[in-house]
Amino acid sequence: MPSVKSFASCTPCIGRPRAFDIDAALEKALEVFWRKGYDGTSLTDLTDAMGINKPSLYSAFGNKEQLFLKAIELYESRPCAFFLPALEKPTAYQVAEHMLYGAAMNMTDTNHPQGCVIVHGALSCSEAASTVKEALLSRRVEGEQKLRERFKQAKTEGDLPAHVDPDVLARYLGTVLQGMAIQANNGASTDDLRQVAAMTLQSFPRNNQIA
Amino acid sequence: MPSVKSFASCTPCIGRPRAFDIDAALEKALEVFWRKGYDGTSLTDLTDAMGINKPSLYSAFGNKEQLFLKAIELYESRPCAFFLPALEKPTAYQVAEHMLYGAAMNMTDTNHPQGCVIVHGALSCSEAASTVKEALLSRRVEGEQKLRERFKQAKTEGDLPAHVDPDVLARYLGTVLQGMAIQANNGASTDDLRQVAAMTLQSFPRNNQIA
DNA sequence: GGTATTTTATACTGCCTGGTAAATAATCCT
DNA sequence: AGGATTATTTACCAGGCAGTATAAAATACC
Repeated sequence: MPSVKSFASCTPCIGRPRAFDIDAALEKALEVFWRKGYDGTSLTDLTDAMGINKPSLYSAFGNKEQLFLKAIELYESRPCAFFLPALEKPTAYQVAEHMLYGAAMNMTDTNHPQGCVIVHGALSCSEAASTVKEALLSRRVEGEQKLRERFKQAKTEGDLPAHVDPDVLARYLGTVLQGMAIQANNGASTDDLRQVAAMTLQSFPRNNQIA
Repeated sequence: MPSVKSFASCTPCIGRPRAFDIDAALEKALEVFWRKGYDGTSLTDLTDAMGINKPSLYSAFGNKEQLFLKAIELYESRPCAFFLPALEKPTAYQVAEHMLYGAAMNMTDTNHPQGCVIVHGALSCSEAASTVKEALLSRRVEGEQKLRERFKQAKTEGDLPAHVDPDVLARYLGTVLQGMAIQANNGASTDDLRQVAAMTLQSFPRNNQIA
């Protein structure tokens, strides 16, 4: 098994050296897909943004579909991602808090397109996009599954009241987070979303505390 | 000004009669756009579903863009629409209640695609779709504006506690509703969404009552 | 320097896209 | 019956789509 140096593929030592930074190019591709969605993005959009031509794109990333999937992997592994780190917080309330405020911050960050590419990268789409649609859908569902498990754990730790259903709580939080992606796409500001986060947290159950 | 008999255009009395039902065809077009989004829908998708050929489509509806906009008008005017009727309810709480449960029912109705075409008909899309993207975006924003006004009215009627900000409440409810559209697209059931609705209502402010 | 290897640039493929021109068919009016 | 008007059908258009064949250029190895 060869050592993988770059995110997308290994850099060979012989032959003409690649003239572009493969990770920077993938970052550019992510931004285009994020803004235009899978169906709305053409190969010309991609090659223009990435600063390379089509044969380079195909040799480095396979094809449009594989490029999209690699861009999504990059999206999830970015340092600014908020989802997985929030799960590590000590209490259920703090998990929700960090996730909601992280989303408010991240989804309205003007350094990249607004919203969440996993939510609106391929929601309603052509048959040609069905593979990437399924990929995004399963990531959304898996995200909620992770929330569910985290809240189940919180209950066993006595961190959530007995009457609370972790399934419902996870689905509710997932719904608000996905709604925030649409809000950001609508042009909502960071503060707008922080208000939504605060309102959501108001009703979030905490043990030994007045909700 | 001629009397308009049909939703999309008037039926002339002279010349060869139209061989298809223009409203039924528009309904079919709506369903395709709803399922595939604007970018993901081709004219062939449309003519196949509508059972007509391209020149008939163009003479009856203008072009793809105008057909989409007419389909959205139809969507909003349908008898099963829940948004505007909910605004008529006597109290702010009941407005939210009817809207949330109406959304849970409507967005998971298996007689048509899941979710809401206004949310995911053209979220991330190509430049060619920018007009319809803006049209959908402004409908979402207007919907929230209507909520805001309704909740302002509720406050003057003493129907909401003094500390409640109608802007925040409207944005919060809008966020949950838009999130429910994604949930429905994810494959959530009616009951799943009803649980989200119930959880949202738990925190919804009511006067003279323990929240 | 020559050769193997890989990337680059250019040009091209077949296909599908949104949209239309032209001819034919079906109706109403006289 | 004949003319006017409108819808339908078929065939077509230019352009964009995703993807690729080919050949030149840039490196490493020997």
